[in-house]
Amino acid sequence: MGRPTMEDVARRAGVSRALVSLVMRGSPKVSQTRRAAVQRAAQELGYSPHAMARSLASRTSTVLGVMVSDLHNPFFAEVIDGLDVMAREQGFDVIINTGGRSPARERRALTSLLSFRPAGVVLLSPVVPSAAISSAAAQLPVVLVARSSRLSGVDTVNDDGEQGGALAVDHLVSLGHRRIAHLDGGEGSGSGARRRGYLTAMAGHGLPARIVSSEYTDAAGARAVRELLAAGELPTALVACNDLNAVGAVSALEEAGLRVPRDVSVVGYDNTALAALRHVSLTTVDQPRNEIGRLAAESLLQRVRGERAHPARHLLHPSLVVRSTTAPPPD
Amino acid sequence: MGRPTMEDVARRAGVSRALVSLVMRGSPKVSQTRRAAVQRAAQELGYSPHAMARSLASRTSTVLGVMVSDLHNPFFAEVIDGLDVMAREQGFDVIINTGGRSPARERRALTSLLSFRPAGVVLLSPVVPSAAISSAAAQLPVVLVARSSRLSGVDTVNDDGEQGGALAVDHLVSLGHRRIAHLDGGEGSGSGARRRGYLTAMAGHGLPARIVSSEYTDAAGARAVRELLAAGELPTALVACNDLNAVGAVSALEEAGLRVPRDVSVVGYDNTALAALRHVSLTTVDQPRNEIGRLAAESLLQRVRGERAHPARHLLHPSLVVRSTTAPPPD
DNA sequence: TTGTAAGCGTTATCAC
DNA sequence: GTGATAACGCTTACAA
Repeated sequence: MGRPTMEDVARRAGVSRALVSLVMRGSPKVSQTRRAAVQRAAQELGYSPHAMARSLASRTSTVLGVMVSDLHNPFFAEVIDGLDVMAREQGFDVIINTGGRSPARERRALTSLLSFRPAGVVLLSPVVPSAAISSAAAQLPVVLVARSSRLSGVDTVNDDGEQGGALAVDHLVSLGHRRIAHLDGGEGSGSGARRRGYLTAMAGHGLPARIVSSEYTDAAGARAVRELLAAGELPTALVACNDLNAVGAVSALEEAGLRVPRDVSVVGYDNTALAALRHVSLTTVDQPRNEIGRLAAESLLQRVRGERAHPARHLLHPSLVVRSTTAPPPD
Repeated sequence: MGRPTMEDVARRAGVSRALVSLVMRGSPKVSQTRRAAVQRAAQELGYSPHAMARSLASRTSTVLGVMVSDLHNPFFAEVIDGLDVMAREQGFDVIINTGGRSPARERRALTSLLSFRPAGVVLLSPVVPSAAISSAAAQLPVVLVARSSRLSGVDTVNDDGEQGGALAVDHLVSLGHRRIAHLDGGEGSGSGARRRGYLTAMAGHGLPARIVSSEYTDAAGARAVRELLAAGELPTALVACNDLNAVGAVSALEEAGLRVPRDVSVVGYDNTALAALRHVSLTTVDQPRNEIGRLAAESLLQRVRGERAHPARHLLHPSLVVRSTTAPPPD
């Protein structure tokens, strides 16, 4: 006993399958009586349309596929929020997949997503090789978030990391800091832009740059600070590659008996929920995550509807959120 | 220019559609030569099977649907990790959906998931009314995670909150604490069990219970501590309803000039990544999240395969993770 | 306004 | 092994 089908509804309402189809899609050219009869029959049977059969028959899809490289990163949750709302507003369903940060699993996830023949897909910070992306783009509209690309078939939505890095530096300089180091994100996605922003801004202020190699984790942030301490080169301010790194840096500083922000100021990046905790209260650079999601959905839908053929390259403006980890330098 | 179909592959490989179908499904009764030819043709065309057509024709589904009430909660990310791995091992694809913590959106998300006619669904901490769940359960196997239910058609997987609450109390008592308060999670899912565990354990030790009503947020934890302070009733230890609440409590204590754990000990619940941060280093109760996910997938697959008809009720054992926020009471 | 019939891309059942 | 042919549940001309 499978779920009820359109045929069942038609029989019960005493009409043809085609008419039920019209009613289900809210067509205006159905008489009130028939419409009511069909709706009642559907109700009684607990019928709801079979999305796959529908898409197969209509050769169209109202599904947007989303592949997230890492479900653990709350950054993506907010991007998806924006994306989901926008997609639903436009009548599209969203299905999500995850690649678990591994290229191999991500590849499988992408294949799996494509097997549903969605109208388009958005890839959140994918780590698959570029070739996999371009082969997907040959089949359907693709939007890349938090990863740049020069592929002509692909739209991209990114935060302007250069501007964000500069924002952090400018803030510290305006507080009076002159010795400002950058805890670098290394291979991490987007870290290059943040570093460039830091370098450019430092140069612009005529200040000497100091880059400490690090990573996107709190342990790495703490390690970087200890290195600085050991070398006796502690600056008065730190621009961390992200919030996690910044929090690690703060705790290493405090363990060394220094006070933040009295002795050293620290700026994070991302404005995650972590930064907002009263216990942390981190000054940080905020990315418009919701907006990123909305823009990704919008871009994708434009492509899906064939409203645009040339690639769109969105670069969003970050903003600074000042909390309690920055202050003028000592003396 | 539609995506390539099985027909295209067949033509290019010079074989029939049926043969391509066999190859795609890895049937053993295909000659090596033909198999290779088909695979090459598929490769060249960038062909991958159409999941919906397949499922429609075979009257079966290899898709597991997952509805997450809140994508922002990292707890679910780990549950999904376990679930995803297990499902893929068994040859099932996983598609995820989110309800954004709102019953209305969640309802739509559930309907949307069901429209794909998945083999089964797992609902992660759903907030939809019980009726919606039972009507879904009438159509396909349903597993509930982090929400209990007496519905006969659904399996449940939960952490034993009573045991967890007791674990926290026992730990504090063994350190010598006698005045231990509970910061209650109120309406939050699972908070009832945690509270009962606290109450039972306190009674077991012959200690007076003290419950402070609170919520699953850091602001609520801080507020609860301030109330305790204002009433002049600060105990020597706090059992918080979750990690976020605990962190809020810690910061309020520190703002009041008290030291954790020297003056007051605090225990969280969930062992989120937040608790593990060196800057936080919270003693907390850990739930086996991965295991929860695996079990959910396993339960669902048993139902899908018709291996079991009666409902399964899994209750997993939490464990205590001791970090730096607990110590013997002063004096 | 309603019904008929021909697909959509795949699997499944048989003969060959 | 291989190849027709009939489903699967639905949409969509086209007819009525």
